[in-house]
Amino acid sequence: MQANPQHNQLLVKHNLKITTPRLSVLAVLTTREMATSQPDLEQLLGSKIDRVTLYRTLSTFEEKGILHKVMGANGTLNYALCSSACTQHQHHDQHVHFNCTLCLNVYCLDKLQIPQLQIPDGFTTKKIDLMVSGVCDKCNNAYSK
Amino acid sequence: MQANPQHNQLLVKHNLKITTPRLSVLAVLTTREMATSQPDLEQLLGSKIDRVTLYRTLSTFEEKGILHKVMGANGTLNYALCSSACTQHQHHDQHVHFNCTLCLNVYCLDKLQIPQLQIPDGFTTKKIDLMVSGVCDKCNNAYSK
DNA sequence: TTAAGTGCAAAATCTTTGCAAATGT
DNA sequence: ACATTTGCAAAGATTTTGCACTTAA
Repeated sequence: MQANPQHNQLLVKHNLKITTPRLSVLAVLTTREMATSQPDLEQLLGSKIDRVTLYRTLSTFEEKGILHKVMGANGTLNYALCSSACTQHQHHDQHVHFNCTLCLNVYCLDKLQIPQLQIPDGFTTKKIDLMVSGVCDKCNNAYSK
Repeated sequence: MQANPQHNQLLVKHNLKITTPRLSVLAVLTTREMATSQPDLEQLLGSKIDRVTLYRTLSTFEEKGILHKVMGANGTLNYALCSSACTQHQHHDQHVHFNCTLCLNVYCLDKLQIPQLQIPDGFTTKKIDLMVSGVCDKCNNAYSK
């Protein structure tokens, strides 16, 4: 596994050992700029990593705040690296995603700011996730041609 | 099963036959004012309904737009009846939920309006789901006492 | 009457657990 | 060297499928 200083650093920061499977997962996730489902990850990683190790890696990464889960429209779980802002202090508290109902891809739209909401009295807000579903630009283009 | 005209009407409107299992599911879901997980539903329904029938009922209801899925923080799927607005034309296109990280309940905050969002060019929006996580009023009270 | 819906059994999937071997520090 | 992490096998859960029986219209 070729060294990627960023990834090594990321693992060290979270008191995780630098291992091949973990680096592979990070490598795949950074390549794709969207959230990836567990089955897709499994396929992308090929036989580089055991299925069980993948499960464990994903749950470790989630605990540590290295990645976050997103629920796709079809009910599949998708995983995405938290944005750089995320990994800094504790955890970025806002996530905006777009789920294309045609290609099923889940895009991270972390640039988008979630507007202020009027939460009912007595409720304390810690985290906000916003999922927009529809058709992504690629699929829109493909069909309008 | 005691007749609830509303429920019967709901089923008829969607070309579904009025059956005991379906009415039981509707009865339970209307009682609880929050989203309910499949395992919880199973427990609440007791032996009134086969597990397989529950799966099938839920997926039928979801297809027809009678209820919608919500993803809880812990990764469990929760089901909630769509608000009345929902069942009318086709499908209400905005859902706001609150997931308490202590009691794990998922509240439907369908009164809340989601502010306008600036979706990137080329993307078409069909549906917006917003999930707020934090601590609900009951749990807040319980701890502040 | 007859198409839709149910319930059981069994298959297929998905996820977790236990433990010995391998690996990173 | 020692604690962590991996990979395999197997257990446990969850979800789906097939099919005969039942039920609503």
